[in-house]
Amino acid sequence: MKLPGHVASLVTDTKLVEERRGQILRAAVKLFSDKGYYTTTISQIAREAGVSTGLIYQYFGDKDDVLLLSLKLVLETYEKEIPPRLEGLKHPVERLCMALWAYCTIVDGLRDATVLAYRSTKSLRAERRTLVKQDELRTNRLLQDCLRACIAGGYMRQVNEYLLVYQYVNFSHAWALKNWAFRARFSLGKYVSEGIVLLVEPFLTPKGRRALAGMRRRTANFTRSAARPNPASRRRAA
Amino acid sequence: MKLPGHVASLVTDTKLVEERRGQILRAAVKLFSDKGYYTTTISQIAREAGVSTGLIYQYFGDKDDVLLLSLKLVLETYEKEIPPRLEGLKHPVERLCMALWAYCTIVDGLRDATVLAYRSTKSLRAERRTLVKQDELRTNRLLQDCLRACIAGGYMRQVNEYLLVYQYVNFSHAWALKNWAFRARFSLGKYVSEGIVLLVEPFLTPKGRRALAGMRRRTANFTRSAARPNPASRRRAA
Amino acid sequence: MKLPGHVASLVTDTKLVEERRGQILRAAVKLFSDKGYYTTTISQIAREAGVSTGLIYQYFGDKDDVLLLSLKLVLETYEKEIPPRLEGLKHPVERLCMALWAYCTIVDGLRDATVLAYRSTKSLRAERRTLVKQDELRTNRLLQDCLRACIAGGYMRQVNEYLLVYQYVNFSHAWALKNWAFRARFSLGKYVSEGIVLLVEPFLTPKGRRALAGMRRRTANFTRSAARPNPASRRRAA
Amino acid sequence: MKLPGHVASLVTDTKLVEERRGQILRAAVKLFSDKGYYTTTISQIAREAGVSTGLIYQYFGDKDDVLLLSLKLVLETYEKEIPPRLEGLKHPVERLCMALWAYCTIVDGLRDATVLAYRSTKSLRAERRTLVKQDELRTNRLLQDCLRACIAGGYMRQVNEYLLVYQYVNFSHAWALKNWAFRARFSLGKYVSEGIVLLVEPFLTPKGRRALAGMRRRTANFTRSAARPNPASRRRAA
DNA sequence: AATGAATGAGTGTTCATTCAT
DNA sequence: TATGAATGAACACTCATTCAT
Repeated sequence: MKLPGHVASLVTDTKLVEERRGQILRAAVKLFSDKGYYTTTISQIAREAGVSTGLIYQYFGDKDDVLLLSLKLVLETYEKEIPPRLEGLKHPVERLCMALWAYCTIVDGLRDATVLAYRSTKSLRAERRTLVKQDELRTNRLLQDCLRACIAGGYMRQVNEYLLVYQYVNFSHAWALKNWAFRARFSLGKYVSEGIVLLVEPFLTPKGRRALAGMRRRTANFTRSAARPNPASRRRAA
Repeated sequence: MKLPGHVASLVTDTKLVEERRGQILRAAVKLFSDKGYYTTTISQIAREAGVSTGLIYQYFGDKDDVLLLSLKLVLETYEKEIPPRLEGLKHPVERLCMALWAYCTIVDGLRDATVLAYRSTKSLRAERRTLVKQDELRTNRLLQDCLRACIAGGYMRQVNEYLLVYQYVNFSHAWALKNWAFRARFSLGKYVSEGIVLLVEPFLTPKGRRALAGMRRRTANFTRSAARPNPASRRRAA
Repeated sequence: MKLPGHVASLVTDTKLVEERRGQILRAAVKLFSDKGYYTTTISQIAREAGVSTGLIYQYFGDKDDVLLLSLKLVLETYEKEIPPRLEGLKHPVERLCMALWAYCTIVDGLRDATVLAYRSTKSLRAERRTLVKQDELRTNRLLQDCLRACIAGGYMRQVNEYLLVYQYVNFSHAWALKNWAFRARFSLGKYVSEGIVLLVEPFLTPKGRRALAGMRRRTANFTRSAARPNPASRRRAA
Repeated sequence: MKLPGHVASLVTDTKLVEERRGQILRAAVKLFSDKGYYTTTISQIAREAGVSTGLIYQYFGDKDDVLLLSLKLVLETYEKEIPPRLEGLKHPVERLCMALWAYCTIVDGLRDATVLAYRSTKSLRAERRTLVKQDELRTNRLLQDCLRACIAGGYMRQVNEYLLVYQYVNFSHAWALKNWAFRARFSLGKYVSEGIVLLVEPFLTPKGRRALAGMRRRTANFTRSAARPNPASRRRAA
């Protein structure tokens, strides 16, 4: 019987299982992202992964399994890659901004895969959809913690945390989903810095604003690039 | 030959064409929304619409056509239903808030169809995807006009209009996309009023804030319900 | 849902359904008989029947359905063709012998299909196997009635009817199953007449034996042919 | 090249070959009997036998080989187990009855395997089918010898030996093939004793009948149980 | 204009068989 | 000898599309 979240493999050697699954999933994520779940065939995945079709069924129960694990791979990337990017950062405002920047960067690296997650979650059987949603919620929590620390530290006024976190998440995802529209107008750095202007700055207390200003002076990347392109905000920053 | 945006029909009687297409598209939107594009078959659509499979091919070139027009149907609903809801409203702040409320209401009525639009746009052939994106942009413009009027009237400070409009759009869509998460925490009214707190209020000038306060006093629905949960705004409203 | 014994068709026109199913089943019986169930492919059946593979699935749920109805077709042939062969015959002994002769004749005409029934019943899902067994029992009853009449009329002594009927059935089937061995030694007529010597004659009362003798004098076919080829029995008959 | 009847093994150590083949064939007979040839996979056989799939191909040429030898294993069981059961018995009538009883007993122990032999012989390639038939004929000869001895000794009148032997064989096989029907009505012992009433007794000479009666008096098993259920024969026996 | 029977290319999946270790 | 991972041909089944009526 298939247990949700646990996908059985017919192969016993653990090391090999890990390797082959990775190999196949990388191919699957790529193809699913490019062409969608239903228009990607198992034999295309096999070709892309450099294995035979039969082999895929030694490592995955069925095509649905491949999708499930592909989505989990993407969602776990979010979850795993944000924390290291926050390491060493102490100031809550800085951590929040960096978390947003990190999230967007990761999305940028997985643009197609992010779109895939939006498109294809519903293609899973209901029971497995839940698993994917849980992964998503865990990522949200990372941002939520940053936001809370800002409020608790008095850097940000009281807001509807829950909803604001979702704005951050959507903002990050939007870089992938609406990339066709944004690409022409923003660099990723500018996109994020403008996002901070809209979704972080307004809720900062004076103390919080000072922290953000300090940060902008020190960092050359996303916070600064935000200052330039838009003349209005450049003046404000001065 | 198939022209983008123009889907040929083999039937000439214009009235009938309109009627039959509507009949088929309603069925298609329902089924596509429920089960997705690829898992819905032409014969299911035919059954749902009460016609034969052959007939569908007299009004649509192929299955892709049915999807294209289904998506257009949904996106045009957004575009058509917002303006009447703004009719009679003069004040820019009021119009902006109402536009957001209207958009969310419409999304709420077309929840599954909105998810469909997210999932399935990529299933279209590239050329036709563009058509759908244009429809989306036209809807965005409605919101953008409201936002601009606020800024032009001095009710809102300078912001990155373009990006803020996208926040409004995403916010509205999120009601459908993340409904599984929001449903348990917000009524639609509360969702919108909290959205105004996060995405409109922070950018208002004092003059704009006065307008919003007045509006909240007068209207019983979404703006008011917003006032309660957050203690800060409750005090302001008093 | 699939009801046992009733196999749904997607096609509504009753006349056509009958015709197409017959066409496909004739091909299926032939191929299944020749090569067995598992080694016959749907596309071979389609080719043999002169239709496309897809069409088969408009008239049968799956390959198993085709087998079920193939077997029923064969078993129903037994059931339907024996009674007309008994029509007009009054004497119980005559009816019994004729029933055996009829059964063997029919088996001879469906030799491969009879083998099929033996081989493939177990390939059916358990639930459907029962249906096939019921068909078999109905045929047995035809023989049983003949046997009973013989006993009731005092033409045959008391015997274990139930088991003797099975000897008759097995004897008839054996003509198909062991045809590779019998073919070289017996004509069908001789096979049956010898069968009567072994499985009918010994249980007849003197009155019954007189009836059989009369019959042998009158009929040129199976009863007589029995008498000739074997010199020993010819003498006995004299 | 594959020689009929001789199945090559890649392994040379004769002792080991014997052992491994036995191990694999026991697993194969079990699974083939349960689920049939085509629905049993090599890897199931390997698992059941506790070996790897690769190993099977070191002792058998292909899956067909495994079937051939499985069938031979079953048929040889018949051939080998009957003679020891006749040992020490001198009287021809007794030997005949005992052979029938032995055959049925063996069939009873190999019920599923007997069904397998019926179902699957045709799954073999034609040349190999012949081999299996020869095995069958050798078993028949055992019964035929018993029958001949009865006739030669004047215990049985002239009959069509060849055909009567086939009745005996079919009767024995039927215990497996129609077990679903017989199980509810007969014990094995009763089945055999009734079989003797139908297929042996009628052909006995007075001298033969006396022998049978004596036997019935002496033996507690199958011959006696036959005497009871049918009142007519009970009286005769007295 | 409308039907729905017919088509057949295309897909997921299985499994006998091979072969490097 | 023995293993079991890897292969890929083959098959059941689906469904968009066509077309005779």
